[in-house]
Order: sequence, then structure tokens, then C-alpha cells
Amino acid sequence: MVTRYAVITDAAIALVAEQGMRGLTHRAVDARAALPTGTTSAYYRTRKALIEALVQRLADLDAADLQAGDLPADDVPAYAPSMPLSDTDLDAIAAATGALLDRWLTDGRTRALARYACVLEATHHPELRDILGHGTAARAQARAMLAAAGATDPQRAGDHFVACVDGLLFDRLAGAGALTAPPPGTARNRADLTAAVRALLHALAR
Amino acid sequence: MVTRYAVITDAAIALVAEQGMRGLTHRAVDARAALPTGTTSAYYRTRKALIEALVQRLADLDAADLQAGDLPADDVPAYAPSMPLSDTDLDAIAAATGALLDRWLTDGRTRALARYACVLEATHHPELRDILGHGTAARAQARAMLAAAGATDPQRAGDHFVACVDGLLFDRLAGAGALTAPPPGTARNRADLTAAVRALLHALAR
DNA sequence: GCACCCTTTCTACAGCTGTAGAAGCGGCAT
DNA sequence: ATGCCGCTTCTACAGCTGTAGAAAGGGTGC
Repeated sequence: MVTRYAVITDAAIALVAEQGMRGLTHRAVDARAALPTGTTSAYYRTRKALIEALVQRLADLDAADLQAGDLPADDVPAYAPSMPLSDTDLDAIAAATGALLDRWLTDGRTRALARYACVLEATHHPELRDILGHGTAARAQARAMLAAAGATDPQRAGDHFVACVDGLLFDRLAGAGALTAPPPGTARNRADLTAAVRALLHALAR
Repeated sequence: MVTRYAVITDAAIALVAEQGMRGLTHRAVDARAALPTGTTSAYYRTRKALIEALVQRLADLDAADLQAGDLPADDVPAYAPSMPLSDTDLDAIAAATGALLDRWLTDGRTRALARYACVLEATHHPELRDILGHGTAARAQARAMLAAAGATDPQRAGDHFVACVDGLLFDRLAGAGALTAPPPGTARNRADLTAAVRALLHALAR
């Protein structure tokens, strides 16, 4: 059974992706989720509470993806990297990351857009940053991976890697890359992303 | 003389940086710019017009910086790279870029935050993207620079470079890097950014 | 049955927002 | 000075938003 909390927060995520934070209102969530007016307001009395729930939901979805990544369930698209941490084949990691990014651009587009909106929002509401933990898991993985690959400062390099990969994603999601890069969901796009990530990896793994 | 248009749009930029797009209302701009209530509404009758003016102002400021970059006026902080396009010393370019990024994180922070908010907004209002031309100049420069450095596909590599650099900036501005990275404005931060950019450059210039 | 509690739904209301028109004001040409 | 025109300021108003409290419903244990 899908809890009502999930229904509400998922609708909120969709709204934020479609219209930005400004579109996030109690009544709009009700409408979007086809719930009676007032429902969202009853569950989350203040707007702040609603936003926090939304962000928490994003974090929960990520956590679920991390779990799912351990299982061999490839019919469900996972938005977390499923590479073994010990892998030192940088090209394979690049390919997996390229495919992962492409998935965020297609099926995961809504979540990705909502996420960036929330990260920006966290600038004025720091508590959101703690809930979201944006890229924390990815950073840990990148550090470990770069350490295994023999980077001199895997800590720093891992952070740089995640920031740059996030930049590639954001560019194609909202920036100029949305127009200039190959269309998401295509092999060409995956190849392009993979090439960029591969260059990054090889550069940072020293 | 500072035109009233500039006063209004600058106040709008500050507002968006501080409170996000949601804080951008006609009356809030009036208050922020200490203008009589109704002024902003008279100049930009609709909210859409106000946003477009804001975005146009961001583009104008960038254009002004590009001009200023040609002059030897280093008392005015320029937010555009001032490297000669023909330069092939990648390490020097990396250092300049690192310093540039650090400037965006300190003095240029307001503009940078407003810019990202607008890029995200452009997702649902494509006309904004055309006005803003986010990173267009930077992309042109990066392509030329990488071509001079002998990259096999300078077009693609330049786009990747700009996207990654943008990612580094965004991470420190709003993401986790805001907490984990060295504080903006310090030599350590410039060094850290320079190192990341240098790795990027060397990797992409092939 | 009925009293109780929790969930859900409805309604109220003050304040804010977007938008437009009216009023005021200064200068310029006649 | 007079009438006109643009810029500026003020005011009105309908609709939306955030928030809270009141009503309705439905199940459980007595």
C-alpha cells in the first residue's frame, strides 16, 4: 500500500520539477494528486513542513535506490551507481556513470530537477541541506574508487569528480547542454557522457 | 546616472539570490530598492516582464564584464576570463580560472546564485534561456582554447569543460562543497579550484 | 447501543500578489 | 499661462496562499 504521505510528497516533487518552488502550494499539491482540497494542508500544516517532507522523500528515494542497487533487479531503473567499490577499471566505471547520468536525464528527470531546485533552496534554508545530503553517497563511492585507483588525494579528487559530474548533469538538464548535447536516452548521449566522465576519471586518478 | 531600470533589476537580482524566485514580487522589489510601492509594477506590468528584465540585466552585466576584461582595469573585479585566447599554457589558464571561480563565490556570489535560479527557471520558460545565453561566451572561449591546445574534438571538449567548471562552482555555492571545501576568498580555495581545473584541462585537451 | 479517538474533509479568514487604472506632477512647446 | 505629454506615484480589486479550527466519518472497545 502506498501511504498518503508518499502520494503527497511525490506530487510535490512533480510540481517542483514542472513549475519550480513557486508552484509548490498546498492546494496545488492537492489538485496534482487528485486529493480533496485541504488534505496537504492537514498533513503538513506549514509550508516549511511540506518542503521538508518533500526533501525527505527525495532522500528516501535515493536510499531505496542504493538498496536496490545491491540486488540484480535491472528491470527497475536505479538512480544510484551499482559499481563494486573495488573496481579499478576506470573505463568501465565511466561507462556505468554515463549510463547512470542518461537515466537521470530521462526517467529520473523529474527527480533530478526537483533535487536541484531543493539544493538551491537549501541556500536560504540550511536545514534542508542536512536532510537532503545531496551527493553524500556518491562522494563516498567516488572517494573509495579513486583511492583504489591510486589517486594521491582521493578525498579531494572524489569531491571534484562528483561536482563535475553533477555539472554535466545540470548542464544537460537545464543549461545549454539541453539544446546542444545529443538528446537524452540515445546511445550517442551515453557515449558523449561516458567520454567526458572517462576523461575526468583518468585525470583525477593520480 | 544609474537608470531606474538598473536599480529595479539589480534589486530583483539581489532578492532572487537571497530568497529564491519565490521572493521575487513587485512589492518586494520596491521595498528592497527603497522605491515607492508600485514603481516596479509600473515599469514591468507583469511578473513575466519583470523576470525577463532581470535575466536581461544578468546578460548585460556579463557583456559589460567581457568588455572590461579587455581593459587593464584590475581594480574592478571582472567575472569573465581575461585570458588571451591563443594562450596554450594550460596551467596558467587553470590558475586564472580558479581565481575567476573564487571571485564568483565571493563578490559575485549574488549574481551567481541569481543566475542558477534563472537557469533552473528557464526549464519551464525557454525564452529565458535565449536571453540569458548562460555560458555562451565561456563555451566559445573554451572551445577556441582547447582547439589551440590541440584537442581532437575541441567543440565537445569545450562544452564538457564549461559544464564541469559550472559544476564546481555550483557545488561550492549551494551544494555540499559549500561546507566541505575550503572557504571562498582564501588562497587555499583558489589552489583547490585551480588543481581541479588543471586536471580537467589536461584531460580534455587531447 | 454508545462513547471515544483518529483520520479525513470542509470552511474561514487574514494577508499577500498580480495587474490595471486613476491621480498627481514636472517640463516643454505653443 | 495654457494645454499637452511623459514619468511617477497612489489606489483598487480579484484571486491566491498559508494557516488554523470546525465538522464529518468510521472503526474499536466497552
